[in-house]
Amino acid sequence: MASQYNPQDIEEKWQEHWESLGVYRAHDKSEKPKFYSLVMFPYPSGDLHMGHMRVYTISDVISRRMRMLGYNVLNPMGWDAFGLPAENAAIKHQKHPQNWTKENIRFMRDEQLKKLGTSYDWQREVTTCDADYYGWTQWLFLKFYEKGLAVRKEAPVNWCPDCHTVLANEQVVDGACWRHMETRVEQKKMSQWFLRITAYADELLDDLERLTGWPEPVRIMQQNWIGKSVGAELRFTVESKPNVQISVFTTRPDTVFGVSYVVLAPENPLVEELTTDEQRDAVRKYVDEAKHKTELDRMATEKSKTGIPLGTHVINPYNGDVVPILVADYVLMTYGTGAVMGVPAHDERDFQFAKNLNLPVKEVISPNGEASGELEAAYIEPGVLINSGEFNGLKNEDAKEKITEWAVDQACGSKRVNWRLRDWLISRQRYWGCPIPLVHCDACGIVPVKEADLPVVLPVEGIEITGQGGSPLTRMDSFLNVKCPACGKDAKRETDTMDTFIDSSWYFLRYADATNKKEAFAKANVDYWMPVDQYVGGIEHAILHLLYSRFFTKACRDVGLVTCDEPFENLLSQGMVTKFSSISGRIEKMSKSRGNVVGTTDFFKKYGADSARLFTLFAAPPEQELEWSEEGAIGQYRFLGRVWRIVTELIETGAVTAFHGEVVHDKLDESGKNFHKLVHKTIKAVSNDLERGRYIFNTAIARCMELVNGLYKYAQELNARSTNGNGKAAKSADGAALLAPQGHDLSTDELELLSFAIRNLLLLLAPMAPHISEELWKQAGYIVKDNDSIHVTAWPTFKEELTIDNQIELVLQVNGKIVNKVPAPRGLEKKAAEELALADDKMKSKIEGQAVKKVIVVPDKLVNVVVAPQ
RNA sequence: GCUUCUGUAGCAGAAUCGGUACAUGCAUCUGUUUCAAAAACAGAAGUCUGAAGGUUCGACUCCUUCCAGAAGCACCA
Repeated sequence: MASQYNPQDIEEKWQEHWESLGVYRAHDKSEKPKFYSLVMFPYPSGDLHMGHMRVYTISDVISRRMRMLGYNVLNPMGWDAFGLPAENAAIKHQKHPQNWTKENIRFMRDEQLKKLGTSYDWQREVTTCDADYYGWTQWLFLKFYEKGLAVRKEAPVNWCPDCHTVLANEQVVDGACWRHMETRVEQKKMSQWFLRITAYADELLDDLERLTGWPEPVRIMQQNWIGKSVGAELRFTVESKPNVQISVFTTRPDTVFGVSYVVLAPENPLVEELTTDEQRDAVRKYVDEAKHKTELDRMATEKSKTGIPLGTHVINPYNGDVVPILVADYVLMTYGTGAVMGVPAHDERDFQFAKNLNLPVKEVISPNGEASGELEAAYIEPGVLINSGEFNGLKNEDAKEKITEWAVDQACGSKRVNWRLRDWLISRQRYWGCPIPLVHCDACGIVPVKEADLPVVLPVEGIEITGQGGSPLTRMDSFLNVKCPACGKDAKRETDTMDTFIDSSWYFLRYADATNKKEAFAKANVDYWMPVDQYVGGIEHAILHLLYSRFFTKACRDVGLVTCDEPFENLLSQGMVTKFSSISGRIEKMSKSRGNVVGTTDFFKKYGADSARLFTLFAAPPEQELEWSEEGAIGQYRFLGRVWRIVTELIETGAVTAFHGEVVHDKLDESGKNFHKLVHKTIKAVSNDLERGRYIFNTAIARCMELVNGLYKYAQELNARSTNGNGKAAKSADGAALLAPQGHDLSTDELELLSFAIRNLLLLLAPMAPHISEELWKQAGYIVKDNDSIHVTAWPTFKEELTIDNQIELVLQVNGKIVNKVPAPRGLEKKAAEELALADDKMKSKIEGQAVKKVIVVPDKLVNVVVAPQ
């Protein structure tokens, strides 16, 4: 009797074998076409759960299949190893961040990712907290610095009191820290390092259109994030101080005749200057209150917009109107010019504000060219200009252009494009990050560290991490004190480290040449592998990581390091894994804090990695959410058990052997022919489902299940026949009933068919369930040389003619309603199909006494007879 | 508030172009096997596609409105 399916007996054995053979190594030179398969590398937090495994499984299946299709596949893995959790863990467990990180990496690599059966080229493993990686991060920073892309600016920054550090705008979510949703971000003014991502704003926006292999929502999110708005900057002269002007940015210059006030942001320096003595106290009080409001509070006031007049006025250069200046906190200092013109008639916010403060509303755009009298709400639709002097009668879209031109002529304004995207603030007052390779010298100012002196090593010994009082680097003299690279005098190192998003903005380039000691990467290698052909990762990185990586790639291109414009050709955003949480009583994302995690170790021991992989792929399409279910996962274990049983029994009875030839279709009997066709149909369907960019794993697996069901049926049919039709199944040596027929009872053609079916079934399953398919591949006798493996065997092909049925079921409809289904030969001509339909008895009775108005024939599908009563 | 996505058997999910509504798994039921149960094997049942309109010979599929759920954005001038 064949053995039971026991994944523990086979999985680790094969994992070690593949590693020793180097099956998954990528080659920097090859005759084969290249395929760069990338999955977002993890932060080594310590323990992956089944929810995390989904993304690695998806990416692994893609890699394995492309390898079988004959591609030279690069499928690397590494660790996004700098970051705050390591410091927090250090404080909590009295462990150095480095040790904590390294231990986590070891566990996640050896006990989790490897045991999942992944096919990574571990020789290219990259760890961002290793000096041989971050030294090159520093080198890239210096290249950007030389190009003027890294700059130091005094800027109001977002400060998280919990992290004790500055955050990028991208890391502020609803006015709170992205790591501490309960912690409000404070505004501070500090001198900080920025990367000038805005220099690439146009290109980052325009190239989104070329990224057709990306999910539409991700492209839209990036587009919104970049936020290009085209308009004009207009200057209003202050009535009482003719040498002072207020600049406003507007996307609606066409409404300038409707301006009834101008508003400054509370932080705008002009506020103090333009406030009259009578208004001073009230204005100061208001500004003071606004400063203490967080952005959250400011948003909460959305419904009741507040503001205070400064007491001074500006002159509208277009019509000479004298309108008041106000300060209001709905205007942001950080966008545009920190001042706006108020046009209540044609802007919803301005309308609310004007109603609140009893300011006049002046209509200048009208749908039909006539004034509408009192407006109930702001009119923001297109229309024709009224009350606008020489511009009256123009369509407002045309007026935008004309009015801006007028401003240019009169030297009171210009065309302007504004971006929502800001420069990327990268300074972090943290220890566990990549040191910024610069030196502050009293004589020379800021001096870059010499290339030869890189890396600036992050000290590991003698560091005390308390989480208090900023980075420990600021208290470490041996790190701090350095000679100026320019003049040689005493100087101080920069103690800020870089945002960890920098580490992950170029790791995909390093993979192309991961062990290079002389360069960040050889250009030839990067040009060979880039761009990434298929990137897989979570939707949570739709903006930050992907935008930064795109920026880095373009900047590297301009430094001359790479050739490609875009790093990721195709992107798959997998959905999250959810499970019922007894804490919240709801189905939620799998996470430790929600208490709904399923660990990998226990599951792998009980059911094996192949079952975990299969369930993950099967339960939902990759982009959709997936609810983890123990029963469902066991179902996959059961399926693999069925595969194991039938294949091992067929081998045992001698019905299946290694077979490399083709089956002679015409020599098979009816059920043999049908089964042979099923094999070809399955190859076609699975190939189609796993096609580049389609990746519909759930249906691919369903097809394999169908094939296995068909195999059971066919095997038992043969078995019943071989026992002379007495209905009693053959018994194996230990007396258990066998499903499989005895090999000596079968014809050569039937033996070949069974062998052919098994060969293809295993090949189709190989990318998804790599261990069991390799084991059975071996048992069937396909592994002859030690370095044979199903995973380097060519993906199967099919014969198109064997995927087509000659007999089809023709559907007969009357007025679109089904009346009968009749068998018909494939390829029947329209005329013949029509005749067949009209001759059918059920059809006849349905259309009796009615006039046939039209007959619609869909070849090989249906005939629809349209009738009407006479 | 705005934008996008999703809604198909008890559950998850199939259904390339508009052309037979449901492949596959879970759960359920029946039978075989068993002293019995489990497992295994064999078989069965189930819906009219969130709602209402429209286009069409024909709509899960396209259009409109509404309902429900999820995600993103949210004073960006």
